[in-house]
Amino acid sequence: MTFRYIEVLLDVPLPPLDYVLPKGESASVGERVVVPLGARRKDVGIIVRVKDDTTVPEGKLRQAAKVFHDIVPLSSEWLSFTCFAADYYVKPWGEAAVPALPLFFRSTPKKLYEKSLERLRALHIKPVKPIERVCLNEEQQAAVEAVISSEGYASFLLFGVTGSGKTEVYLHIIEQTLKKFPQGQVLLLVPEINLTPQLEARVRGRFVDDLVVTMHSGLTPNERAKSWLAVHEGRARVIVGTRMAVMTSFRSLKLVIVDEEHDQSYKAGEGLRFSARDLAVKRALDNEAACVLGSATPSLETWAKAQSGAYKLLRLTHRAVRSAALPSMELIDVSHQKPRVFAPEIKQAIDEALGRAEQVLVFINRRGYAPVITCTSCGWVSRCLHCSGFTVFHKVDQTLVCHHCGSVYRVPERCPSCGNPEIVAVGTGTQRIEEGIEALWPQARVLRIDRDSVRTKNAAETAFESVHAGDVDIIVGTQMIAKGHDFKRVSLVVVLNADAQLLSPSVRAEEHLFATLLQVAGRAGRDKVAGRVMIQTRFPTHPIYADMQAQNYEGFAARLLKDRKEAFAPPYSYQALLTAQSSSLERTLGFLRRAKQAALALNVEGVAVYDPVPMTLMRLKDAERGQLLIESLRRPQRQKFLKSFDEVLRSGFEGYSSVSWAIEVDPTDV
DNA sequence: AACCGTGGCAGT
DNA sequence: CTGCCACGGTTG
Repeated sequence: MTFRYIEVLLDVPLPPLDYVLPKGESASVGERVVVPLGARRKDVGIIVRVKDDTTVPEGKLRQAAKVFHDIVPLSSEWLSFTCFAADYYVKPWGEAAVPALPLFFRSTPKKLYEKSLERLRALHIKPVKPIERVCLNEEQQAAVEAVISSEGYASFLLFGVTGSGKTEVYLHIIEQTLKKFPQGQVLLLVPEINLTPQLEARVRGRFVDDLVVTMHSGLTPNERAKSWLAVHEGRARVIVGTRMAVMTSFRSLKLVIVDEEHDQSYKAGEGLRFSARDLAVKRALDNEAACVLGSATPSLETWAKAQSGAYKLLRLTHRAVRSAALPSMELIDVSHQKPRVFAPEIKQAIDEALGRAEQVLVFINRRGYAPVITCTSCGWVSRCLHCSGFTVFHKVDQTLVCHHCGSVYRVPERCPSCGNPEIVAVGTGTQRIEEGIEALWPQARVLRIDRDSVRTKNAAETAFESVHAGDVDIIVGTQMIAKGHDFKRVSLVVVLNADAQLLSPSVRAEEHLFATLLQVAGRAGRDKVAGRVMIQTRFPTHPIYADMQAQNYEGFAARLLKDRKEAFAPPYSYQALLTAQSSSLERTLGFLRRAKQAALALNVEGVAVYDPVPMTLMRLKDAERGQLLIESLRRPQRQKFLKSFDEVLRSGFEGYSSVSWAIEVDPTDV
């Protein structure tokens, strides 16, 4: 039996729109369709309902152009999942669902469409060498056992110190799951593309007989369509991907793993501003699948859930390699010393490590030569013309670079303000450290790894390979060197300038610093050589360092959670942020004041609305930005409020049409 | 979001 | 009178 009308999701801020089905054409929910929109658009949409009546007046209705019957319809699980995500993050369903499809499946078909589709299905598997690197220790075994023996939905926190072999646990769980469910699929989420090549190779090597695909922004549109289709049709058993992978359509999802679940990159910054970690849990729930969140430094949200029992806690307390112990952590107090690159103790430790032909890793979370240059006479500082930040001095190419918008400026010969020829670089970045090291240890082979030195994925791989091969003695780098790398010969890790993050105004600064420091510390002593970590600081008595030295995440988390509870802050409250921008700060803040009025007028109980404030980085790419914080002790109340608030905002405020805005749910940077 | 029509006012 | 753009309304 065929129906006359269909409801179609489109990538526009509107609810599903009604169309007439052409005579004789059949259509099912979950199929894609080409429909006319407005005067000249022809868009691909998704059918979410077929029906025999419509409330849309005759004159308004238009006919669908073509229904695709080329692939299996999108499942009701996928449709209700995208609907949930849209509601949760306060976006129209269409804007959440349609962009989640690869471009190939949401653009109007070109000539030779059928042929292209055929080619997408012809996914050839590159032969790989099977990997056998491994027995599990007792803790690992217990963790695998707990996950595998669970039935239906269950969430786990795999809380394992750095180097404890979390990946090996994942691989065993995946293996068992694929065995248990011959048609089942596994989703493995990873933070960044950087990490994917190594992990990808490891996963492929372990599951040579099953199709393993990847999903991340580095793929070409064609590759993305291939991976997506293989997962959608159930041919791929394992999908390794970044946050976008959580939106994929699965045939039979049986296991979800989120590696480094605390990582910031799981949060999408534009479009549907979702947390892939949170949606991963939801997908596991919907599919009655197991969900494993792994981290050495879990997010406070996840830790609180593990404490309450909502997630089952699985611990890995020691390092997997038998000879490897956790590194010792030393604080080097430089509060009474004159500023210099390395404190004497650190210099000596580097000497010793080099003497033993071991590798040294120097971590400083700031690229460039110096974060700012200044005039010695009048105090002028280098600023970006388009943002409210300083420009960073890059000595390598003699430029001033804005790290927010990418603008590049020439270094002035004299002060633009007073004409004084004496301009100096203030502060320290990776390039300056590299220079300092080359002066102190001219015989050592130094490699700098940051976004400037390794721009492409390939360059990054080459750089890390040379570290593994032992072609490098000292590595200087940013966050890039902290994540996941298994550096077997690194014995000493030096952390410079950790204090900078401690002084940051962000509520999460401490949490992030702890995670970063433990992660970078975890690069030391992973194999046969003993590990030593030295942190240079001017605030050695800060409580974060006591927990850090003891490698006491649990104590640290307990302290922070207590503070959060007393302050009614997340995870004990639920927040949302209205962000706005325009060409004038006054107009932006005027809009937000108006929005606050409207918010209060909604009169939703138990929802607090703060005052509008300029954002920390007030101007970005010539846009003047501000924000309004919303907070509630109960999630349903926040959601109820946001739904009405969004409606009011969409109807617009008179005189503020040039202000653009967005709602961010569960913001992490307030 | 993208597109249309409207109305105001600077301009060869 | 034309041309540009800011603004508001609509999309089925």
